Amino acid sequence: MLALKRLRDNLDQIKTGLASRQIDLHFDAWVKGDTQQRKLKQRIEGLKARQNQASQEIPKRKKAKEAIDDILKEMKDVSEEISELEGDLKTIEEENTNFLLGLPNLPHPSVPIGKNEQDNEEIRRWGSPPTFAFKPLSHWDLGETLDILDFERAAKISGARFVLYKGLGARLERALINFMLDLHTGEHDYTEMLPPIIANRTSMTGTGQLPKFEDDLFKLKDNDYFLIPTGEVPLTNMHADEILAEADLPLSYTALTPCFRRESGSYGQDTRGLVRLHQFNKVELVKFSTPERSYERLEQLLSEAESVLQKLGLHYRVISLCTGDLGFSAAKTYDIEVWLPAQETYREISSCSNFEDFQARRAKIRYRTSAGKVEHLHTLNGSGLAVGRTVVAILENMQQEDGSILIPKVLQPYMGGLEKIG
RNA sequence: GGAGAGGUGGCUGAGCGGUCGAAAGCGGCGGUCUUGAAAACCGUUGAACUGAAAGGUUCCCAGGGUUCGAAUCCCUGCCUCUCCGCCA
Repeated sequence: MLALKRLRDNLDQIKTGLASRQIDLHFDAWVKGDTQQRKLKQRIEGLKARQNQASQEIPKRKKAKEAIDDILKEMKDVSEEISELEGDLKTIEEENTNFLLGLPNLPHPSVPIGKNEQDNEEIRRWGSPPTFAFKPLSHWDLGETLDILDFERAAKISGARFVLYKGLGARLERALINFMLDLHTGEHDYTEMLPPIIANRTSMTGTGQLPKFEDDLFKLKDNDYFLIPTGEVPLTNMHADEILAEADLPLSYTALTPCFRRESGSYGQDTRGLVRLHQFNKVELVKFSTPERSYERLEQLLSEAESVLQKLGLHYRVISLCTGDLGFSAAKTYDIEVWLPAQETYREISSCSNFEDFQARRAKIRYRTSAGKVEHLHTLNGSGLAVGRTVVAILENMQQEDGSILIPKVLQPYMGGLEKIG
C-alpha cells in the first residue's frame, strides 16, 4: 500500500510512476471520496469533542445536584447524528481503502521503463551453456526414461500439473532442499523456519496476494484459509503488527515450503514437465531491512540466490524486470534465469524483489529507530531457489549421451555419495 | 469435541459505567555519582489520524449492541491457558 500522505501530496508524480506499469487507473473517484471522507471525519470529530465535554460536565452537575435534562437531551441528538454520519463514513472509507489496496507499488527509479518482458534488461551472465555432441533431451523425457518422474500417476492421484517424484528423483529433490538450506543458514546467515503453509486472509492481504489475486490461489472450503502460493506469505507476515528494534535489523529468514498456485491464466503454456505445477517446493529467502539499506540488501539477496546456481555449476543470467513486467507489490525485481538446453532458452528460477514499505504498510511491520521514532521498514524476498526447476536444470544440463545424469559435486554428499543417476 | 478461565502499553500486571491513554513494577532513553562500569538516586518513555500551531479525535483482541457516556455491562467471532476426551 502506498502512503496516503504521499498519494495526496504527489498525486501527479505517482500517477506517472504507476502509468509506467502499463495499467489503467482512475483516480478521480478516489480524490473525491478522499475529500469527502476528511470532511465527514472532521464533523464527526467535532461532535465527539462535544460529547466528551458533556461526559465531564454531567457527573459534575449531578454532584452539584443541578438539573441535567437539557444536556441529556442534547447529547441524545448528538449521539444519533454521530451514528448516522459514521454509517456514511464507513461506506466511504471502505471504498477508499479498497482502491488503495488495489494500487500496485511504485517502481524504483532504477527500474527500466518498458511494456512487457521484451523490455527487461539483462544485467549479467554467469558461466556458459554446456555443449552437447548430441541433441539434448527434455527433462520430462529424461525423467520418464530414468523412472524418476511420473506425471501420469500424479494425474491419477490429483490431476494435471502435478508430479510424482520417484526413487532417485525424490532423493534429488530432497538433496537440493538440504543443500540450499545448509548453504543459506551456514554461509549466508539466514535463520531456518518451518512455517504453516495455510494462511488467513489478513496475511494474504499483508503481502499483496489479496484482494486482487484471489483467483490465483487455492482457497479452503468452509474457512477463510488459503494455501500459500509462496513462502514469502508466512515469513513476511510473521512480524505483522510488530515494532522491531533497529538493532535487530536486518532479519533474514529461510524456509522450505510447498507452494500452491492455480495458474489459471496460463492455459497451453508449459503443459509438459515440472516447470509449471499447481504444487512445487521452494526455498524462500526473506529479509527485513531499514529503508536506508534495503537496496544494498537486495543486491546481497540476489547474490546469495545466485551462489546456489554457481555451486551447482549451472549457467544463468540475471535480468532486471521492466516497469511493465514488474509484480504488483514489488518496487524492483531481479529475475535469475537458468539455461535450459532442451528448449534452448533461459527460464526463471528465482525472483528477488525489494518491496520497500509496500508490504510493511499493509502488514503493519515497523521498527523503532535508534532515535526512538517508529517507522515502516522495508521487506525483501527471493527464491533461493525454486527446487523443482532446479531439478529441471540439473537433468537437462548434466545429461550425458548414454542418458545418465551427472550429479554436481556439491550435491553428492546429499545423495549418499552417488555420482550419477542412470 | 466437552467443561472452565482469560485476552490491557516493549514486557509483567492493576483497573467502582463518567475525572482512564489507563496504577505499579520491569525494560528503554537522558542525567547525577564514578577513572570506567555496576549499584543507587532523579527525570523521561505508546501508536494512528487531523491541524501551520494550539489543539482535536481514535486505539485497552476483533465486530456488533445497551447507554447521554463503555477498558469496565451484553452478544458473536478469533486467539491463549487449565482439566477431560480423541489422535499422528
